[in-house]
Amino acid sequence: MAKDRKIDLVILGLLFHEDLTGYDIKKRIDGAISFFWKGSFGNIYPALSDMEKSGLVKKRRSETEGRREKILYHITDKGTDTLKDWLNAKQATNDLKYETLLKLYFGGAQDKDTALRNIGYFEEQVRADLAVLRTYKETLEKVLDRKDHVYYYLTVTFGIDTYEAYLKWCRGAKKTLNIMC
Amino acid sequence: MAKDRKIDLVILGLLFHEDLTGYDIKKRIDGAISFFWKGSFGNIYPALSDMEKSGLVKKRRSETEGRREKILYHITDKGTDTLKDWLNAKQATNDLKYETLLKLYFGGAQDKDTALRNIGYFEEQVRADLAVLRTYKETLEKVLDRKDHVYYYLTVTFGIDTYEAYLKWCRGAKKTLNIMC
DNA sequence: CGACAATATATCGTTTTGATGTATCTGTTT
DNA sequence: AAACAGATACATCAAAACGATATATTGTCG
Repeated sequence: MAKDRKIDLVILGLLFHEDLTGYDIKKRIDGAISFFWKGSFGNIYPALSDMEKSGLVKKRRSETEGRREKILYHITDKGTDTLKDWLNAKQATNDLKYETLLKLYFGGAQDKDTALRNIGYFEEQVRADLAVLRTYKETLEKVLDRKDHVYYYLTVTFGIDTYEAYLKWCRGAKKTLNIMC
Repeated sequence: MAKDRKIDLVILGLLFHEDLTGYDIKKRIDGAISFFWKGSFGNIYPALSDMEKSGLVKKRRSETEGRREKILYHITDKGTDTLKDWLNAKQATNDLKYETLLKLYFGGAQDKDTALRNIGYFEEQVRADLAVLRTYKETLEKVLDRKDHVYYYLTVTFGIDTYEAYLKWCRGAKKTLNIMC
């Protein structure tokens, strides 16, 4: 136990490419990654200091004379091994928490219009997210010659494909509700 | 704060239809709901006793002479109001945690075959879940005359539609990886 | 130069997760 | 009727995640 902390792998994955501060890590997670994983200061900073103690990362003070010192983190060989072991492992948990579907499931406690409204809110959100994902896709398409970018690209197309499926479902669900309820 | 506990709403939603024990609630959540929300004894039992204190649910001892007493929970008027207020509120958090996509995103730290293998594992899992969802759908289609079942049905079709999109994406992603990496 | 946003680190209370512990009840087999 | 497996039922705990907040510095723009 105490080895199940998923945020560790997110951090190691990011540090594999470049040295980062805790704040940088949060920003990276808030970008394209946030569509399939989230992080907060409340778990990033504790994870960094734990991983430093167990030798997965090392601190590197930035040498910016005059200005305040930042704590840059750097991945160690041990950290790289941990990252690769995780990538090689079969185990992968895909956990979903759709409050929208929860509300729909219990929709019988209210009227049809409430359910329709909630589907509408969801649709709104999906459309907005989809627009962001599409700009990510366009940007990435221009730089697919770099291997890493292919991996990023695939996670973006995953988002686009599923979000498009959501929108299609929304149309059908509204129709079904209007006919059946 | 201390009002953001989502498990409360899941429990209230279930109790709206019938009185249940904590154990029953866990079983219900492990069924069709588990595709979009999860629960554990570790949050169900504390939630039940907190909600009893704040008057959202009431204990009802089962009168089964001889046998062990079960603690059945019953929703109160206050609990029903809380449930309806939540259904009427716009706010709905849809949180995804795809370890599969996380591994894919950081795939550059390993070779193409590892990424392909991980997509394969995901595909396997999705196929299995899809089969379960399809039997749910068939069962529900026979009883769509009851209003509640329409709501259950829609959450199931959501699952089927998105899982089918996943499978389509898997095929495309494997092709892209083989061409580009 | 004063106001305000962004950077940067850190902590705190609440909630969730996942595993485990304990005991009882039920159905089946011999 | 005894033995046993497996389901039922309630409960707790450590670890992890979440979300908000505190604090201070640096950058920028009118």
